[in-house]
Amino acid sequence: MNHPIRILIVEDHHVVRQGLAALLSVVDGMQVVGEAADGEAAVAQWNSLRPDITLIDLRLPRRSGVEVIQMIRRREAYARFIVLTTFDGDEDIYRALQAGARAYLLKGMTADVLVSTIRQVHAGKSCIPPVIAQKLAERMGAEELTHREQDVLEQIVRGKSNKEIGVELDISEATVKTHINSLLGKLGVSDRTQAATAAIQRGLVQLDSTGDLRR
Amino acid sequence: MNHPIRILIVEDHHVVRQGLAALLSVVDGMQVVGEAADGEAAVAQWNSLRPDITLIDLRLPRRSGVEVIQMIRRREAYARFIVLTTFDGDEDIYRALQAGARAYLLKGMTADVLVSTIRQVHAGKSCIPPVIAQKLAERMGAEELTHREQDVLEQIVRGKSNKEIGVELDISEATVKTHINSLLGKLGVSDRTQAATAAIQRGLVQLDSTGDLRR
DNA sequence: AATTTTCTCATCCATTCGATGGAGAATGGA
DNA sequence: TCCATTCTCCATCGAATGGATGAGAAAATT
Repeated sequence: MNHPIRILIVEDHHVVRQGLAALLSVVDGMQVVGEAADGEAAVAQWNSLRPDITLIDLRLPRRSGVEVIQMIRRREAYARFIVLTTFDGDEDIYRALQAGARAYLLKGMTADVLVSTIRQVHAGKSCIPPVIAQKLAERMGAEELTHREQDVLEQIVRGKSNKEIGVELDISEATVKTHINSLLGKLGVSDRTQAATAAIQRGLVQLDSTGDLRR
Repeated sequence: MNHPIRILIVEDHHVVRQGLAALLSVVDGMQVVGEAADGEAAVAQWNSLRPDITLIDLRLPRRSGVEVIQMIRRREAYARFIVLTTFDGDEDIYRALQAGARAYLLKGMTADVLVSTIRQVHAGKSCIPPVIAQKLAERMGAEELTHREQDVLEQIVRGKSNKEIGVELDISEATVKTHINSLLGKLGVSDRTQAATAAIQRGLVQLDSTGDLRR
């Protein structure tokens, strides 16, 4: 055997971090060389460690997983990332893959799936589970929301009326309606309530436990 | 030291299970005596192992964590459960506490919090983090939804109109409106869209990645 | 310079929604 | 047993609200 595969783990949940480390520690040819609990630390760690593979969660404090992947890969295109997430309806996974992540894994996976995925990615391959590939294909046909439509959508999720949205964004109620009309079309739904749930489901907006929105 | 605290881990994510086991394996006076990956297995395991403490996730296949706690505690009231969850906006945690769970932990906690919580619960105490205690207090004032209101709420989240809901539940549109009116009051919101997001946020309904609903 | 995309607005129509009052059945306590 | 509470159900009303359409500036892309 040659050099072991050097792995960096980026994950904010202690327990999950421990779990990954524990799983990988018993595998021949793999070595966990570092861990990071937030986005900032992840970039710093990567720069000093130069791991072969980075296992990275997308929901991170201080700097999202997507940002981390983008930042690093812009400079070092050979960097290999494997995305780890709990949710499979998350818009961010598409952004992550677009940013150059090579594989995507749900946290519910088995140890051997994890190991074989790491091996494959290290060998230069990509590894997208069929469920995700499916959704990715579906998403291709979908048009992207414009910035303004996104703004309006967030207000809808907040439960605001058109009038209130107008005040909030400082545009006329009529304009709000126009944006809604087009975003309904793009999302493939027929009213604001469906738009709200669809937005949450697809991860277009994320609700915080406090009731605030993110992104 | 006396006997070690015998612990059962109930969690469907392999990685998290490994993590918990790894964290606890290095702690003196604690011993992981078993693991289960779904609700059914959990009950079976508990019956044969009779652990002192059960660490349990609420989102489980085959049988929810709440159900497991209820089933076991109905017969053996001394059983001690510590709930483990990722989300803090989940309605189920209240049900779990009501079913007799003694403590609640986020998966992002540190190892020492986990250990000290286990010790406290084993000593007969309860251990509810302030964040949760706060929400629990808020929730106290809130009235529970009736069965029918819950039905209607789910349809709302699905994006159905009042007319459609009427057809679906086989009641008149007028009745649907009545239920909506009272559930809006109970949820403390003023329209259906707010009701939908509030429902998702508080875990009153759960959206599957497929777009289907659970519960 | 020309074309496409995005943001903005006005107007029209009516559907859809939420509010209110109230009746019969069921549940449960006194 | 009777009263009280709760739940489910329905009719009607009023109008606010939302969604569809057409169309003109501004910005960006070619």
